[in-house]
Amino acid sequence: MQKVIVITGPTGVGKTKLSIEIAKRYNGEIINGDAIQIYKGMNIGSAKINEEEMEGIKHHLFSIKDVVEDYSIYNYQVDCRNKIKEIQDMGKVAIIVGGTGLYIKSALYDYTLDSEKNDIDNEYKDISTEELYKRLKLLDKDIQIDKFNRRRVIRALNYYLENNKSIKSNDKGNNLLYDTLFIGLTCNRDVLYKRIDDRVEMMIKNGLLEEVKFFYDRDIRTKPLLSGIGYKELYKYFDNEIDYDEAIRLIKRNSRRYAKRQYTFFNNQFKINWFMTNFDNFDETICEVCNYIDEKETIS
RNA sequence: GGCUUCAUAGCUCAGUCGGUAGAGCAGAGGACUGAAAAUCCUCGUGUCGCUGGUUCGAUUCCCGCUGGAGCCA
Repeated sequence: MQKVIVITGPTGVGKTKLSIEIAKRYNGEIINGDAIQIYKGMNIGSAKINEEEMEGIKHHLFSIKDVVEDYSIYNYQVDCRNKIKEIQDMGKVAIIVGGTGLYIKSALYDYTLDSEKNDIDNEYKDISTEELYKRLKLLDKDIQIDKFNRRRVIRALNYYLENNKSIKSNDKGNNLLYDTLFIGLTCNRDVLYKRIDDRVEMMIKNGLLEEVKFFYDRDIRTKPLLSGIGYKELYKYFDNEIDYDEAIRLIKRNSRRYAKRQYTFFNNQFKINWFMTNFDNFDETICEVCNYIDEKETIS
């Protein structure tokens, strides 16, 4: 059975670099596993790979949507699975690279998602979260859910109203559909944080402000721009809500917090084999990962 | 040199009319099925600058010392 290789890890560890080497060695093609890199024009801020860095390796699901188009986990699940099939049908290895744990999970595990969607923004606009939670509890008595997490409460309530059963009863999502190798790149926390800070400075040098301004000037305020790190903070800066230094500070801080949440998700949702990144000698890290892949290949 | 003032959590500071202390920021841990770079939950022991005195008891009051800031010479 053809393996799927997942390369993941917190933002800023060097997943992209590793993925190219792995793709070269194992006749692979790369599938994006990052929610923001789906969008066209969000390049610098999302640390998206460029043409030159691809070194001729085929990349999929990068820059496939306009920022004004709808895209979410359901679309990703469909797109990613299609790409895996396509790649495997050619006899090549599918390599998913990215840090959006839920996206990757939804594609590889038996998550069941319907094609319909709700406009959570406008529904229940004038109703408090507390009230919504009460309504949910009335229907779905045993549900355990963050009652202050409005987004989740609404989701659970809608699910019950539409399907007449608990959103939790739908949950399987724990069975892998593919023979998958989870490779995680990591490093010490303080080293990672330093790298994140430095990378933000680099993004600024490379024109992040201009990139964000392009969308801002067209008054585009869609989900990826208002939630993507590096974008939402600069929007606030352009709106004169915060000054420049504060915007940069927040980009760095939010990136750090994001990295921390990523660890939580990966560690609790996937069985990841972690590799300490050797930044002084990256070939060594590549070597370790390849040894691991080879080992797994011969066993199966 | 004289006077004033400050010294408490990684940072900025509160506070204790004397019973060994708490906010914000930073940070840490966790949850996770349609915005996931999202959303949400939980977490505060620190020689209260050092030394001595008064006191049953001092981070708090007093003497001195050290360091910073300011004013006067």
